[in-house]
Amino acid sequence: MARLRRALLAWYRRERRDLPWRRTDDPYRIWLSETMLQQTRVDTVIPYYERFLERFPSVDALACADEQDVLKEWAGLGYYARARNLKRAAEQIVRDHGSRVPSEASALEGLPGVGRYTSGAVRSIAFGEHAPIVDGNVKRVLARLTAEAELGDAENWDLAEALVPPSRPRGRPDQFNQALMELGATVCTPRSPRCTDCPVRSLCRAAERGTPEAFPRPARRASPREVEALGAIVSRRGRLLLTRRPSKGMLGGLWEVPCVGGDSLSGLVAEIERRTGLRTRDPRPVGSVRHAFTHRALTLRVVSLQPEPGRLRRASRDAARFCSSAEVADLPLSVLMRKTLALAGR
DNA sequence: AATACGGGGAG
DNA sequence: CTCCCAGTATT
Repeated sequence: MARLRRALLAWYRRERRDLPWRRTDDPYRIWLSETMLQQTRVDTVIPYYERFLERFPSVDALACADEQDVLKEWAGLGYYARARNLKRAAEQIVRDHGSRVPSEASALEGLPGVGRYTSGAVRSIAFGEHAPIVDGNVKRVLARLTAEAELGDAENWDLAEALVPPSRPRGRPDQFNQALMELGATVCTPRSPRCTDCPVRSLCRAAERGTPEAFPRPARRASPREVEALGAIVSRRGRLLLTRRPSKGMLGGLWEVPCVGGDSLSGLVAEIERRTGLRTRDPRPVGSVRHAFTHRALTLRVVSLQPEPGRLRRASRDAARFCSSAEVADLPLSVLMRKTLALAGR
């Protein structure tokens, strides 16, 4: 175990990538990076991380922000509950922890969107505490080191706990945890691991057997279900009708052209009237958009509709409005909706 | 224990 | 195309 720590730390000191969140010790920035990195690759995160911090440089700035503005910075990154939780957590930190990101596991895990992984990452990386972390990379590295096809959650966490060094300044749990993940991300990859470059190859049971890729046993997942939806381009004097999705559920809080599941035009027209009070007519086909979600494959058929004269219901302004192109650019939109607007020539 | 929740990059 | 990523919340 001491050999593993030493070899991994030496390798990490040499080979680690220069990433923005490795140039700071600000717990807020570490926390933000860990949240953005949940189920999201490093290269995808970097530009979002930089822009987000420019806009919301501190816990206080985030706590004071408008949720729509936070979602706007998050738009395109996915898993939007992360952004809504981050904003709520910032408010909680201001209220309950004097605007300082807490370092106790119980306080961290009491924040929305912070689970065992993020808690451990913030505690070890930002505060130098002896806290284990288990993410997808760590699971894979541990499965290979032990040549166990299937380690349970408890076993993974126990192993990670046993490996992580004591807290700073005696040990470097921050460097060690990042090294474990870095190894999984750059060397001990899911397919075609580069064992010849691995600093702990001599300690790896899977490499010894010559079949590192067999660990862990690949999980079989259901293929995405095909779903259909119908959306409407409704414009008036160059302004486009957009509606806001409910804050719970998929793409929560983001804006979209009015949509219904299924393929019913009358259903779409009824939905628009229900949401906005607006009657529409004269449907014309615009085209269709394909978009793949993790467990759905969506085909969105798009039609244009002409609005009859009349105002939007005033009460619905937060949930539906006619937007100029400048206003559209200022709203949080999913990638699906960007594709849809591109199709409609917006 | 299973499932929902985005998007994108690698092979 | 398939796989899966610095996971969390909900059921």
